Amino acid sequence: METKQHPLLIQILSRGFDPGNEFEDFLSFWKPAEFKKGEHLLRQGEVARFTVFVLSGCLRQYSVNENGQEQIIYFAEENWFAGDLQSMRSRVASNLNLQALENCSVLTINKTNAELVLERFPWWAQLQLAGHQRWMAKLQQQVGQSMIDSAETKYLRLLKDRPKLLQRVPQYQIASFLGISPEALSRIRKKLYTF
Amino acid sequence: METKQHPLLIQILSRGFDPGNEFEDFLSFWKPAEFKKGEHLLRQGEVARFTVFVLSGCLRQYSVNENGQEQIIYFAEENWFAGDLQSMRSRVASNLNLQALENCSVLTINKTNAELVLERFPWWAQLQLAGHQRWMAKLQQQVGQSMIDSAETKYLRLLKDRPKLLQRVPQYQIASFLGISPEALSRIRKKLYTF
DNA sequence: CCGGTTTCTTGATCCAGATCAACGAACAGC
DNA sequence: GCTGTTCGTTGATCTGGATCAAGAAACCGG
Repeated sequence: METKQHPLLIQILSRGFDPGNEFEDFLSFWKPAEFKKGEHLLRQGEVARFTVFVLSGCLRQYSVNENGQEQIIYFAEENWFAGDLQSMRSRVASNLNLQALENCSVLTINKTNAELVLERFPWWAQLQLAGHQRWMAKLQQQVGQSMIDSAETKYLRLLKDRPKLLQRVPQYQIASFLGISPEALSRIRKKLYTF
Repeated sequence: METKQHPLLIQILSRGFDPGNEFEDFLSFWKPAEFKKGEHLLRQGEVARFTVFVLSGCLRQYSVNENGQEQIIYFAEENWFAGDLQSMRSRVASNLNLQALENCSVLTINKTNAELVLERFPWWAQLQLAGHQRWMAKLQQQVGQSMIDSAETKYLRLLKDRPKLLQRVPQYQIASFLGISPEALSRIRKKLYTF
């Protein structure tokens, strides 16, 4: 892959940070990996051994509560990061599952290298910090919205925010992500598309 | 206040980081401030000018959606940090409100100083990073639980996690935090305490 | 191209919790 | 200590969405 247009570099630049000529060096800390549809990158109870940057494919992150109900927390598509940083960093058991929904090609980075790049590349530490802040803000918003908004509102918001996601992920998984039943989602769509 | 037992120092140590003899220097970047019950530290639409560490009192962070409904997102009691880092850092309008629920005594830090201490005190940068990771994990869990769990389950969890909070905050605010109506909360408590 | 599995739709029923309304209880300010 | 206001309880009613059940469609692998 031509370094100049590597997806990870594009992502870094688009967030307003510039690795200058260090990108190739930086990239050497990441290891490519492939996962087949259905494979797990991480299971609840394990310690996360790496986090990933998605080159192609789609992952779902979900957890299973005491009653055995699955709850999808988010979908990572191309150019998203995914994993359990907390678990990887502190070597504690994760309570997340990370599964490939399609055949996936990713870059992985382990604990050692993650710590090295943080020290070695200040622009990366900055990007990480900014990314966390953005993500925390988004999560907080989501907490509020998930409690207040109706199922329909949540669906419409998702449709607006991530229209492509709805094309590639089965409907019952979208329902789980929205925190509603598949039947409810089916009815919402029927209602929306018949008027 | 005797530096050795400053609440902020205690908090830092309890998270496994050691400022050594730098704490006094570090502390000089924070400015004490007082807020009266009901006062706002930050309003939706403003750019956050500082973030805070709570010495005494209790704050609520909430947002108001398009329909004018208030949603409490969290309560910051003693030894909690609060504020909108994203807004402060990027100088963008916040969509959070931060209000004193009691007379509060806090330490504030502004953008400039926040950036300085990050550069100057590596242990602080580490603590910040770890804190963010922990907080993101907690928020993700909360997103999942808020969608799946019944009102009663959520109340019991809060009762277990933050028993003292329920003593000091009016019930209708707890209800808002849990995403249920005050009436519903009243009924849940009645049911729990009559059996 | 066929039989099996997985996903989506539709209908019927049920219930947690919202909403509306009205009344006690606690509390703050004078 | 009285009085207005904010807060909590209780009752009655309504509804969004869950759950259960059973077809219909789509999507395989051989």
